[in-house]
Amino acid sequence: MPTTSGGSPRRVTLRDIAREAGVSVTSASRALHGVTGSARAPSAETAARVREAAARLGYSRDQLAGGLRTRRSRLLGMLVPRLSDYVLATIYEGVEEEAGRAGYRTVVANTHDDPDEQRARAEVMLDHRVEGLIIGDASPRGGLLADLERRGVPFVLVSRRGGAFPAATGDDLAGGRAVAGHLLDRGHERVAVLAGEAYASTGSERTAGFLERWTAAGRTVPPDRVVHGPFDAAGGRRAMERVLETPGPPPTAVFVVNDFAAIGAMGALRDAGLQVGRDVALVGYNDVPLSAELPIPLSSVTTPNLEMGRTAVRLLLDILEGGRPGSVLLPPRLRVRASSDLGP
Amino acid sequence: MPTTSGGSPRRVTLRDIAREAGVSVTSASRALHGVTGSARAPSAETAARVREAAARLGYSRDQLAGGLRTRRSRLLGMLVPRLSDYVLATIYEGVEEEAGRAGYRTVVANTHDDPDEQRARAEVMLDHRVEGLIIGDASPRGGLLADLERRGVPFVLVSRRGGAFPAATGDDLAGGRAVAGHLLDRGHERVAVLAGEAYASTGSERTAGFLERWTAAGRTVPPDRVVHGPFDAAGGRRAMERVLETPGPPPTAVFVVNDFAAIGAMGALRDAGLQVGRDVALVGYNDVPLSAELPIPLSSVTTPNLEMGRTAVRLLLDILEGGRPGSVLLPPRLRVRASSDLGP
DNA sequence: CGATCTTGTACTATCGTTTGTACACCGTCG
DNA sequence: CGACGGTGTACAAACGATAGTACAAGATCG
Repeated sequence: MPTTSGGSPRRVTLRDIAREAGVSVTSASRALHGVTGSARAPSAETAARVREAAARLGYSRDQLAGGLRTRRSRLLGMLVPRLSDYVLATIYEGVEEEAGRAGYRTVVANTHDDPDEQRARAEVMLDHRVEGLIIGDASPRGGLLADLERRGVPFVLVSRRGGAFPAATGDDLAGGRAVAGHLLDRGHERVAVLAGEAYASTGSERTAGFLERWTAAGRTVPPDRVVHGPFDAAGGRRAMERVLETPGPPPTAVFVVNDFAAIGAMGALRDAGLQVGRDVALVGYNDVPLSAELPIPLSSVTTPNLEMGRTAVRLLLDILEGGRPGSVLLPPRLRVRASSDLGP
Repeated sequence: MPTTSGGSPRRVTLRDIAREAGVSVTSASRALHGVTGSARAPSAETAARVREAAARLGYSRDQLAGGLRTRRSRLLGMLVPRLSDYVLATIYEGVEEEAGRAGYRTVVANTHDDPDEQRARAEVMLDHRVEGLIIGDASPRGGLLADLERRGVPFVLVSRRGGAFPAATGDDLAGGRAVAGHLLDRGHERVAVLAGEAYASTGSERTAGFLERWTAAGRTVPPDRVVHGPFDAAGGRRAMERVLETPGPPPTAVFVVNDFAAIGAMGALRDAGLQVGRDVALVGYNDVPLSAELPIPLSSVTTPNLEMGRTAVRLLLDILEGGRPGSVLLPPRLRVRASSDLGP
């Protein structure tokens, strides 16, 4: 549009364009949006005149003022542990995209997995009258979810699940099982699991799925070889170091529930004189784009992050329309690369 | 607060708490916020009664309605190429943090470096009456910035700079020079630069700084060894492959203007039988947490991302208060690690 | 040709909050 | 003891948009 008025600070309002077009504010409003069922629609001629005036003056609807009257903010809020986490950022991209398609805007906030921050951020979003929340940092701690439910706030979970709340997640149990199957295939017996933060269902379910399949095959994992820690490179390195300090020969295979942590683990293994892909098999999770491009490409489990975000929005919109959707589990897919394509 | 009313969909309004406290809506408003200069303030007793009622009913101010009257949305908008880029996500964390400290909320949108998306996203934000914009995807294409300036929209740039607009960026020229200095120190002569996207000032200034220092030392870089491409692992791999296809012996040192691209380049070098840190020196940029934890720790230039975001907000707030701040260049810092701690 | 219907327009109230101003009440002082 | 200043409160009008409804003009029918 080649429009735009002068550089005045005041925005063009519906009243301005009504005056310009020589009609009432009502008609202007109905000409531009309106047509709400029983409402009298303006004539085609009037509508055209209004639209022309709107274009000439560079009108744009004040979302806030309209929302006040209609009681619809068309805003969705999302809570994430931190946006600098690639996986959550990608999920948010899916959220933004799908919400936009449905005419909604989104806001997002970092909570750093801190229950107080979660609560505070959610409260701020509700003060802004978001119509629903997408929770990407669900955790058993804090009790926020139960509170939201009691207050009747529409929300869905994404990435992590918890309780019986509707959630859009990857099938982390299945992913864990697939990794176990792959390592059993290659004949490994001594394995370690870097299990992530205990409060996140992602890590714990990937671990549970792995252990389930592993023990079903008659093998065991010593408790000191299932280590928890942060989902980042430094956390993975430390967890790996702790495993290497345990008594007995080192594992021949390691499952890390997060790719960044897996990369940190690579460093620790190298420092211990073990070469990934030759002395030890390594499998990560999430298949971030980086993993395939590493000098030693990392085996990983692809999670459909964008689709997870889109699905979460669809679930939430369903709830907003009065539905009671169930959870959605999206299938993961193991990609075997050089880091684990070997036997013990 | 142990408050919260029932699970009714309607929120508690100022009118409710006024009725509850037995005062007018005016007094309720003034008791809770008010004290605006000449305004008559309610008595301490009334104020206490109102506050008590508000707490009991679980009142929270409707930001939108209030903003409508006061003409202040207390909202800042930020445009980024994509939030799944670690660097921009971290900058946004700084933005969110500093804005929150000043009582502002933020919204963010992905533009994928597409001029049409940039414009559309900015327009949506302005419809939501953001008070100012933080542009993290500035580029000479599209002319959005000039338009915004003409329309009197307050904005600042971050991460990338452009034109004479106020910006909070790292000193990319200095960073590039530092890398060149380091590689000159180690005695390298055959060097390549993976320069990132041509439209981003970050990459082009890092490259320019590097070449400036390099040529000042009497050395040259053949044009076909300065290669542009995306700032991610796959882009870095492809760019590196193109360099390796050029005639002549391979470079003994490579400067990549982005860490993720540098990791992709590592893969390409390995495939070509060159070991980083032994056969070839590699230096990245941004010093993402991963870089120090890689099996071969990557030399990189630390950029103060959080601080960049915070600074951008401070500049914008300054503008909103009528100031005309200049740009801020934050100092980078080279961290030499195993990937480049060697001579040719 | 008058009554009814259709169609298009404008008036008015409203969303929840803030703010200018009118007003009532108190004590104080001349 | 009446006028006056100060103080606290409530009324009413906004902010910009929308929805219900009243009303006027033209079209249609018996």
